[in-house]
Amino acid sequence: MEKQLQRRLEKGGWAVGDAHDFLGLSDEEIRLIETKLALAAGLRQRREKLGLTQSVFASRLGSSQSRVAKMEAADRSVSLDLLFRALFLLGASRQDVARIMVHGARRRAA
Amino acid sequence: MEKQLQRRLEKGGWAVGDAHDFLGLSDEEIRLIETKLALAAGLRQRREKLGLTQSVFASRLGSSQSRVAKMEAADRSVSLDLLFRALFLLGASRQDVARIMVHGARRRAA
DNA sequence: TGCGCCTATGTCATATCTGACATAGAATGA
DNA sequence: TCATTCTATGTCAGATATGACATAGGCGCA
Repeated sequence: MEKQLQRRLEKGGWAVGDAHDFLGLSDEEIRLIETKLALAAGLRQRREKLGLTQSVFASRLGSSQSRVAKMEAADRSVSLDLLFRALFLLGASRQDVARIMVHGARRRAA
Repeated sequence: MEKQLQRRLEKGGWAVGDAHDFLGLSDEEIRLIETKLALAAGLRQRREKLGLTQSVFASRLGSSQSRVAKMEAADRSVSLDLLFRALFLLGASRQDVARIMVHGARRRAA
């Protein structure tokens, strides 16, 4: 898990140069990052299941394709607020989002 | 539920003048606001259970008493990121936060 | 009454996020 | 090969959130 997490973190632009820095993150920081990664994966899964392109979804969200890409990459420039709004816009309930933030994209919609 | 929600929204400074405006909110907006209200209530409950004052907790969070007050009031100026970080700092797990965001402060910690 | 202690609310400079744009990469089909 | 479609990444001006501060309100206690 940690290896994969670290790779995804680096890809997302997080300041996680090596294992030392990685381990330097506090528990809260790690929990927050894991939460965002789970939501990002859930967002992508939901969008794809609905057959929407990033561009189409972006216009519905009142945003841009590039930002949707960053959302799904859990880029450090995207907030939880934006991820939540995006998921809600795709029809997710609070329960759905709660499940996603715990289990990521593994679990299917209820 | 809606009456109480509206009162709390107005208190929090949300632009919810009357029932018409209230009903004018989109589903996504309502879900986001409800989520924040639930997290705010859960945060207060957790902090009080730990016997911390807003000031003490604020310093641990690297923030200020006034911002903690706004968090617990679900003020429109507080982000989900801040609420999540605060809950994580109080020892909540992702599962805990997921429960809180769905059930508010009703349910006790696991 | 006055005095601590805790919480609420308003303001503001600064930090961070956001949408938009440009551009590049990847994949598909002709 | 070229064109088309979709996605990824970098940048930036403008929007929003943030910590800090001041100050007010509430509540218990002497």
